[in-house]
Amino acid sequence: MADMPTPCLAAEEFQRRLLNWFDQYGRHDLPWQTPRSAYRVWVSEIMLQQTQVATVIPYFERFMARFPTLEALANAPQDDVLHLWTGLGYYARARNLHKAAQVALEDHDGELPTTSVEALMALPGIGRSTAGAIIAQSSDKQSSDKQRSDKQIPGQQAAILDGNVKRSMTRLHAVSGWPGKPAVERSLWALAEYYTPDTRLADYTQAIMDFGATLCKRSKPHCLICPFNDVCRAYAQGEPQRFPESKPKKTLPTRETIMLMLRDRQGRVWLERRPPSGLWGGLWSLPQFERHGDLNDWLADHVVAPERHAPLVSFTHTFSHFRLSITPQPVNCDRLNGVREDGVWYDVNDPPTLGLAAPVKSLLSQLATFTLDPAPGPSR
DNA sequence: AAGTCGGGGAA
DNA sequence: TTCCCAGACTT
Repeated sequence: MADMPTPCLAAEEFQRRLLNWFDQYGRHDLPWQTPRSAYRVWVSEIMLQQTQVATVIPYFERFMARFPTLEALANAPQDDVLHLWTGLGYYARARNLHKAAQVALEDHDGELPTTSVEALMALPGIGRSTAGAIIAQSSDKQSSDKQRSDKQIPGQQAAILDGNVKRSMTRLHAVSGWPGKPAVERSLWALAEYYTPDTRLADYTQAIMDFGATLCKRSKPHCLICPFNDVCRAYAQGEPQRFPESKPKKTLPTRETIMLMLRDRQGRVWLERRPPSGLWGGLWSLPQFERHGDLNDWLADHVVAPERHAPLVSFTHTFSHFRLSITPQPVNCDRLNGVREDGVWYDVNDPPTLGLAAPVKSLLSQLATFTLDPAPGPSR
């Protein structure tokens, strides 16, 4: 802990103030809190990585209805898992979650190894913070429960460092530098570890997240009613929202792609599976081409009697690190030339269970509106 | 240490 | 528009 900033309060006093605030103002009715189980906490934590609570809730409910247990998840086809992840993004989370469930079923008797942070981190998709969150939330029950769970390991301490904790800690201690930088992150971890208690661990963990999410917000923090405003160094400096420093910005490059909307006489659309890792890994997508020449070659090779229509209007899909300009190209045909195992005819009116990239899903749903036209492909 | 990996909510 | 969200993983 050599690089830990001077704490703004003694750990015990910090915990006392935070838990007192939590008992009165914390969130106690999130879907993964009742009923609480290691499996439900785990799934929620994975979904919540880089994703807002309000976005996650409907996905979480659907996921739990389809996969109520770790075993149900482990035994499901990957297409089913990605289907329920469609639109949530960061699909490696779903692939890793699925894989980790299978590992837990094989190696840990069908349960999450919540005995240690290290055991959890050995599973794909679980890093240090997510491991800490799972340990914390399955280590003891609600504060109101007087009797403790048998599985609780007394005195176990597991810290988290999510966006909420990073924001709170940088403000309370006026930590400069972007938290994504390893040196800054190290000092934030040190603070997080310092304040984390070994009693009421679940409540403390939920409390520090609720504090960041509802009081010490990114913009317009409620400093006047904050239980720490007497010791907060950012507040003392007068501009708490100046912390944390923002990520250095760089201009996003733009890539172009043509998406082939190949339809047969029944109005079905040809989809192909993406490679198992990388962008949109494991999802199904329209065939993509960088240039019209490549598209023409593909049609000549694989399609019997293609009828090209005018391209649809292009649109831009933005990723974290680049923009993708998409030009949809409708083509009608009788059938494919030969049998292909790497694709499927997607019936919009009877959609199969599989994962779709968001812009592909959007295009397919638009298609449904004029699927009965004898000569589809309105030009613009 | 920097890049990859989504999509959407909010200002 | 821009920022960033209960981050992890690869290079």
